[in-house]
Amino acid sequence: MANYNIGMDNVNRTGLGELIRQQRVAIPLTLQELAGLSGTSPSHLGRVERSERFPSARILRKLAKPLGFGENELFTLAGYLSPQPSATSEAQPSYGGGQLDPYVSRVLAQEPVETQRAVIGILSILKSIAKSTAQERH
Amino acid sequence: MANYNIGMDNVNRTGLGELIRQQRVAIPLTLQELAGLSGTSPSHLGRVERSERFPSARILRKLAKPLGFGENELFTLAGYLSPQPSATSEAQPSYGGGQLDPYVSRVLAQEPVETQRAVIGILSILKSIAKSTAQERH
DNA sequence: ATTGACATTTGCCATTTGGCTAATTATAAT
DNA sequence: ATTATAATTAGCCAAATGGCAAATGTCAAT
Repeated sequence: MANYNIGMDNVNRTGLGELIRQQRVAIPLTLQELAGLSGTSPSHLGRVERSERFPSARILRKLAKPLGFGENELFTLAGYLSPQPSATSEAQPSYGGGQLDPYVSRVLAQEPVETQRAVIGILSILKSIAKSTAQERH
Repeated sequence: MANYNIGMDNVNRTGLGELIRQQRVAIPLTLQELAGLSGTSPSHLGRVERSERFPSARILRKLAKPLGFGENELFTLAGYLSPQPSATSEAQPSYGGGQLDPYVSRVLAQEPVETQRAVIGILSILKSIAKSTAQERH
Protein backbone atom coordinates (compact mmCIF):
# COMPACT_ATOMS: atom_id res chain seq x y z
CA MET A 1 0.00 0.00 0.00
CA ALA A 2 2.86 2.31 -0.50
CA ASN A 3 3.52 2.92 -4.12
CA TYR A 4 5.63 6.03 -4.25
CA ASN A 5 6.11 6.48 -7.90
CA ILE A 6 3.33 5.46 -10.18
CA GLY A 7 3.56 6.27 -13.83
CA MET A 8 5.99 8.12 -16.00
CA ASP A 9 8.02 11.06 -15.10
CA ASN A 10 7.31 13.90 -17.39
CA VAL A 11 10.75 13.46 -18.77
CA ASN A 12 11.28 14.36 -22.34
CA ARG A 13 13.29 11.50 -23.63
CA THR A 14 11.84 11.50 -27.09
CA GLY A 15 14.24 11.84 -29.91
CA LEU A 16 17.26 12.39 -27.72
CA GLY A 17 18.99 9.48 -29.37
CA GLU A 18 18.29 10.78 -32.82
CA LEU A 19 19.56 14.16 -31.84
CA ILE A 20 22.79 12.73 -30.54
CA ARG A 21 23.25 10.71 -33.68
CA GLN A 22 22.58 13.68 -35.89
CA GLN A 23 25.11 15.67 -33.99
CA ARG A 24 27.67 12.90 -34.10
CA VAL A 25 27.44 12.26 -37.82
CA ALA A 26 27.36 15.96 -38.51
CA ILE A 27 30.70 16.45 -36.88
CA PRO A 28 31.50 13.77 -38.19
CA LEU A 29 32.53 11.05 -35.77
CA THR A 30 32.17 7.31 -35.67
CA LEU A 31 30.71 5.61 -32.65
CA GLN A 32 34.13 4.37 -31.73
CA GLU A 33 35.68 7.78 -31.97
CA LEU A 34 32.96 9.36 -29.90
CA ALA A 35 33.29 6.55 -27.42
CA GLY A 36 36.99 7.22 -27.27
CA LEU A 37 36.59 10.93 -26.81
CA SER A 38 33.93 10.56 -24.18
CA GLY A 39 35.30 7.59 -22.32
CA THR A 40 32.37 5.33 -22.98
CA SER A 41 31.71 2.30 -25.15
CA PRO A 42 30.57 2.35 -28.78
CA SER A 43 28.02 -0.36 -28.21
CA HIS A 44 26.30 1.55 -25.50
CA LEU A 45 26.35 4.75 -27.49
CA GLY A 46 24.84 2.94 -30.42
CA ARG A 47 22.00 1.73 -28.26
CA VAL A 48 21.52 5.17 -26.84
CA GLU A 49 21.33 6.68 -30.28
CA ARG A 50 18.63 4.33 -31.40
CA SER A 51 16.85 4.76 -28.08
CA GLU A 52 17.28 1.24 -26.83
CA ARG A 53 18.88 2.60 -23.71
CA PHE A 54 18.50 5.91 -22.00
CA PRO A 55 21.78 7.50 -21.04
CA SER A 56 22.48 8.36 -17.45
CA ALA A 57 23.56 11.83 -16.46
CA ARG A 58 27.10 10.58 -16.17
CA ILE A 59 27.14 9.51 -19.80
CA LEU A 60 25.38 12.65 -20.91
CA ARG A 61 27.98 14.76 -19.22
CA LYS A 62 30.76 12.88 -20.95
CA LEU A 63 29.12 13.33 -24.31
CA ALA A 64 28.54 17.05 -24.02
CA LYS A 65 31.96 18.39 -24.91
CA PRO A 66 32.85 16.02 -27.73
CA LEU A 67 29.51 16.78 -29.33
CA GLY A 68 29.84 20.51 -28.85
CA PHE A 69 26.92 20.90 -26.49
CA GLY A 70 26.85 23.19 -23.55
CA GLU A 71 27.06 21.34 -20.27
CA ASN A 72 23.49 21.69 -19.20
CA GLU A 73 22.14 21.60 -22.71
CA LEU A 74 22.03 17.85 -23.03
CA PHE A 75 20.59 17.64 -19.55
CA THR A 76 17.77 19.88 -20.57
CA LEU A 77 17.16 17.92 -23.72
CA ALA A 78 17.12 14.74 -21.70
CA GLY A 79 14.55 16.19 -19.35
CA TYR A 80 16.84 16.15 -16.35
CA LEU A 81 16.70 19.91 -16.18
CA SER A 82 13.81 22.19 -16.89
CA PRO A 83 14.36 24.39 -19.89
CA GLN A 84 16.85 27.18 -19.35
CA PRO A 85 17.13 28.10 -15.69
CA SER A 86 19.05 31.32 -16.14
CA ALA A 87 16.90 32.78 -18.88
CA THR A 88 14.51 35.42 -17.72
CA SER A 89 11.98 35.72 -20.46
CA GLU A 90 13.07 34.11 -23.64
CA ALA A 91 12.81 30.42 -22.93
CA GLN A 92 11.43 28.66 -25.94
CA PRO A 93 10.47 25.23 -24.68
CA SER A 94 11.20 23.60 -28.00
CA TYR A 95 14.65 25.12 -28.19
CA GLY A 96 14.10 26.39 -31.69
CA GLY A 97 13.38 30.06 -31.73
CA GLY A 98 16.37 32.29 -31.73
CA GLN A 99 19.24 30.15 -30.59
CA LEU A 100 22.16 29.17 -32.68
CA ASP A 101 23.31 25.65 -32.04
CA PRO A 102 26.74 25.84 -30.40
CA TYR A 103 28.29 23.21 -32.58
CA VAL A 104 26.97 24.83 -35.71
CA SER A 105 28.37 28.09 -34.51
CA ARG A 106 31.75 26.60 -33.84
CA VAL A 107 32.03 24.87 -37.16
CA LEU A 108 30.92 27.81 -39.20
CA ALA A 109 33.16 30.17 -37.34
CA GLN A 110 36.13 28.26 -38.65
CA GLU A 111 35.19 28.94 -42.23
CA PRO A 112 36.08 32.14 -43.99
CA VAL A 113 33.32 34.69 -43.99
CA GLU A 114 32.62 34.25 -47.71
CA THR A 115 31.95 30.60 -47.09
CA GLN A 116 29.67 31.45 -44.19
CA ARG A 117 27.71 33.79 -46.44
CA ALA A 118 27.63 31.29 -49.27
CA VAL A 119 26.16 28.78 -46.88
CA ILE A 120 23.22 30.94 -45.94
CA GLY A 121 22.86 31.85 -49.58
CA ILE A 122 22.41 28.20 -50.39
CA LEU A 123 20.01 27.91 -47.51
CA SER A 124 17.80 30.67 -48.81
CA ILE A 125 17.79 29.11 -52.28
CA LEU A 126 16.76 25.76 -50.84
CA LYS A 127 14.04 27.41 -48.83
CA SER A 128 12.57 29.15 -51.83
CA ILE A 129 12.68 25.90 -53.80
CA ALA A 130 10.91 24.15 -50.97
CA LYS A 131 8.34 26.88 -50.86
CA SER A 132 7.46 26.79 -54.55
CA THR A 133 7.40 23.01 -54.50
CA ALA A 134 4.89 23.13 -51.72
CA GLN A 135 2.77 25.57 -53.70
CA GLU A 136 2.73 23.35 -56.79
CA ARG A 137 1.35 20.60 -54.70
CA HIS A 138 -1.57 22.90 -54.52
CA MET B 1 41.52 -4.94 -25.20
CA ALA B 2 39.10 -2.13 -25.11
CA ASN B 3 38.58 -0.75 -21.67
CA TYR B 4 36.95 2.59 -22.15
CA ASN B 5 36.46 3.78 -18.66
CA ILE B 6 38.88 2.69 -16.04
CA GLY B 7 38.67 4.16 -12.63
CA MET B 8 36.56 6.81 -11.03
CA ASP B 9 35.05 9.77 -12.69
CA ASN B 10 36.18 12.93 -11.07
CA VAL B 11 32.71 13.32 -9.76
CA ASN B 12 32.33 15.00 -6.47
CA ARG B 13 30.04 12.69 -4.64
CA THR B 14 31.53 13.28 -1.26
CA GLY B 15 29.19 14.43 1.39
CA LEU B 16 26.21 14.79 -0.87
CA GLY B 17 24.25 12.45 1.34
CA GLU B 18 25.12 14.35 4.46
CA LEU B 19 24.14 17.54 2.78
CA ILE B 20 20.76 16.21 1.82
CA ARG B 21 20.18 14.91 5.30
CA GLN B 22 21.16 18.19 6.87
CA GLN B 23 18.77 20.00 4.63
CA ARG B 24 15.99 17.55 5.30
CA VAL B 25 16.23 17.65 9.07
CA ALA B 26 16.64 21.40 8.99
CA ILE B 27 13.32 21.88 7.26
CA PRO B 28 12.30 19.58 9.11
CA LEU B 29 11.05 16.51 7.32
CA THR B 30 11.11 12.81 7.97
CA LEU B 31 12.35 10.42 5.36
CA GLN B 32 8.81 9.31 4.70
CA GLU B 33 7.56 12.82 4.26
CA LEU B 34 10.34 13.70 1.90
CA ALA B 35 9.73 10.48 0.06
CA GLY B 36 6.10 11.43 -0.24
CA LEU B 37 6.80 14.93 -1.43
CA SER B 38 9.34 13.79 -3.95
CA GLY B 39 7.69 10.64 -5.14
CA THR B 40 10.44 8.31 -4.02
CA SER B 41 10.86 5.75 -1.29
CA PRO B 42 12.13 6.43 2.23
CA SER B 43 14.39 3.45 2.24
CA HIS B 44 16.20 4.61 -0.82
CA LEU B 45 16.47 8.14 0.48
CA GLY B 46 17.88 6.82 3.70
CA ARG B 47 20.56 4.96 1.84
CA VAL B 48 21.29 7.97 -0.26
CA GLU B 49 21.70 10.12 2.80
CA ARG B 50 24.20 7.81 4.37
CA SER B 51 25.94 7.41 1.02
CA GLU B 52 25.19 3.75 0.53
CA ARG B 53 23.65 4.59 -2.81
CA PHE B 54 24.29 7.42 -5.16
CA PRO B 55 21.14 9.09 -6.43
CA SER B 56 20.46 9.24 -10.13
CA ALA B 57 19.69 12.51 -11.82
CA ARG B 58 16.04 11.58 -11.84
CA ILE B 59 15.97 11.27 -8.07
CA LEU B 60 18.02 14.40 -7.60
CA ARG B 61 15.60 16.35 -9.71
CA LYS B 62 12.70 15.13 -7.64
CA LEU B 63 14.41 16.09 -4.44
CA ALA B 64 15.33 19.59 -5.48
CA LYS B 65 12.07 21.40 -4.87
CA PRO B 66 11.01 19.73 -1.62
CA LEU B 67 14.44 20.49 -0.22
CA GLY B 68 14.45 24.04 -1.49
CA PHE B 69 17.36 23.66 -3.82
CA GLY B 70 17.66 25.30 -7.16
CA GLU B 71 17.25 22.87 -10.01
CA ASN B 72 20.83 22.71 -11.11
CA GLU B 73 22.18 23.20 -7.62
CA LEU B 74 21.91 19.60 -6.59
CA PHE B 75 23.30 18.56 -9.94
CA THR B 76 26.33 20.69 -9.37
CA LEU B 77 26.77 19.33 -5.88
CA ALA B 78 26.48 15.83 -7.24
CA GLY B 79 29.17 16.54 -9.76
CA TYR B 80 26.90 16.15 -12.75
CA LEU B 81 27.44 19.76 -13.62
CA SER B 82 30.58 21.80 -13.30
CA PRO B 83 30.35 24.74 -10.95
CA GLN B 84 28.72 27.85 -12.34
CA PRO B 85 27.20 26.87 -15.62
CA SER B 86 25.23 30.01 -16.32
CA ALA B 87 26.73 30.73 -19.69
CA THR B 88 24.20 29.15 -22.05
CA SER B 89 26.31 28.38 -25.06
CA GLU B 90 27.17 30.60 -27.94
CA ALA B 91 29.22 33.71 -27.82
CA GLN B 92 32.18 32.21 -26.01
CA PRO B 93 34.95 32.18 -28.58
CA SER B 94 37.12 30.17 -26.21
CA TYR B 95 37.78 27.69 -28.98
CA GLY B 96 38.08 27.68 -32.70
CA GLY B 97 39.90 29.79 -35.17
CA GLY B 98 37.73 32.49 -36.64
CA GLN B 99 34.76 34.64 -35.94
CA LEU B 100 31.22 33.96 -36.90
CA ASP B 101 29.78 36.68 -39.03
CA PRO B 102 26.98 38.35 -37.03
CA TYR B 103 24.65 38.47 -40.00
CA VAL B 104 25.15 34.79 -40.70
CA SER B 105 24.61 34.06 -37.06
CA ARG B 106 21.40 36.05 -36.98
CA VAL B 107 19.93 34.42 -40.06
CA LEU B 108 20.82 30.90 -39.03
CA ALA B 109 19.59 31.37 -35.50
CA GLN B 110 16.11 31.86 -36.86
CA GLU B 111 16.05 28.42 -38.38
CA PRO B 112 15.16 25.34 -36.40
CA VAL B 113 18.14 23.46 -35.11
CA GLU B 114 17.69 20.60 -37.56
CA THR B 115 17.98 23.04 -40.38
CA GLN B 116 21.08 24.58 -38.88
CA ARG B 117 22.63 21.16 -38.68
CA ALA B 118 21.52 20.21 -42.15
CA VAL B 119 23.22 23.31 -43.40
CA ILE B 120 26.58 22.46 -41.96
CA GLY B 121 26.02 18.89 -43.10
CA ILE B 122 25.73 20.17 -46.64
CA LEU B 123 28.78 22.31 -46.09
CA SER B 124 30.88 19.37 -45.04
CA ILE B 125 29.69 17.41 -48.07
CA LEU B 126 30.63 20.21 -50.37
CA LYS B 127 33.99 20.51 -48.74
CA SER B 128 34.77 16.85 -49.15
CA ILE B 129 33.69 17.00 -52.78
CA ALA B 130 35.91 19.98 -53.33
CA LYS B 131 38.76 18.18 -51.70
CA SER B 132 38.52 15.04 -53.78
CA THR B 133 38.05 17.08 -56.93
CA ALA B 134 41.18 18.97 -56.14
CA GLN B 135 43.05 15.73 -55.65
CA GLU B 136 41.93 14.31 -58.98
CA ARG B 137 43.17 17.44 -60.66
CA HIS B 138 46.39 16.69 -58.98
C1' DA C 1 33.91 -12.09 -56.54
C1' DT C 2 37.20 -11.60 -52.57
C1' DT C 3 39.62 -9.68 -49.34
C1' DG C 4 40.47 -6.45 -45.76
C1' DA C 5 39.53 -2.63 -42.94
C1' DC C 6 36.10 -0.19 -40.39
C1' DA C 7 31.62 0.75 -38.36
C1' DT C 8 27.59 -0.77 -36.20
C1' DT C 9 24.78 -4.02 -33.86
C1' DT C 10 23.81 -8.02 -30.87
C1' DG C 11 24.45 -11.35 -26.93
C1' DC C 12 25.67 -11.65 -22.61
C1' DC C 13 27.04 -10.24 -18.12
C1' DA C 14 28.33 -7.41 -13.85
C1' DT C 15 27.01 -3.50 -11.41
C1' DT C 16 23.78 0.04 -9.86
C1' DT C 17 19.54 1.87 -8.85
C1' DG C 18 15.41 2.13 -6.44
C1' DG C 19 11.17 0.03 -4.69
C1' DC C 20 8.55 -2.97 -1.26
C1' DT C 21 8.41 -5.42 2.98
C1' DA C 22 10.03 -6.56 7.27
C1' DA C 23 13.01 -5.69 11.13
C1' DT C 24 15.11 -2.53 14.16
C1' DT C 25 15.58 1.60 16.63
C1' DA C 26 14.14 5.93 18.60
C1' DT C 27 10.26 8.74 20.90
C1' DA C 28 6.54 9.42 23.59
C1' DA C 29 2.72 8.43 26.66
C1' DT C 30 0.95 6.11 30.04
C1' DA D 1 9.16 -0.03 32.75
C1' DT D 2 5.98 -0.98 28.99
C1' DT D 3 3.53 -0.46 25.44
C1' DA D 4 2.12 2.28 21.25
C1' DT D 5 3.71 4.83 17.49
C1' DA D 6 6.62 6.81 14.39
C1' DA D 7 11.21 6.82 11.97
C1' DT D 8 15.07 4.66 10.22
C1' DT D 9 17.50 0.74 8.49
C1' DA D 10 18.21 -3.89 6.38
C1' DG D 11 16.90 -7.79 3.29
C1' DC D 12 15.47 -8.82 -0.86
C1' DC D 13 14.23 -8.24 -5.66
C1' DA D 14 13.17 -6.33 -10.49
C1' DA D 15 14.58 -3.21 -13.72
C1' DA D 16 17.96 -0.38 -15.84
C1' DT D 17 22.60 0.81 -17.08
C1' DG D 18 26.85 0.16 -19.42
C1' DG D 19 30.92 -2.60 -20.73
C1' DC D 20 33.24 -6.45 -23.48
C1' DA D 21 33.45 -9.74 -27.10
C1' DA D 22 31.60 -11.64 -31.04
C1' DA D 23 28.62 -11.20 -35.06
C1' DT D 24 27.05 -8.57 -38.73
C1' DG D 25 27.00 -4.82 -42.15
C1' DT D 26 29.47 -1.58 -45.42
C1' DC D 27 32.50 -0.14 -48.60
C1' DA D 28 36.66 0.50 -51.18
C1' DA D 29 40.38 -1.75 -53.54
C1' DT D 30 41.94 -5.47 -55.72
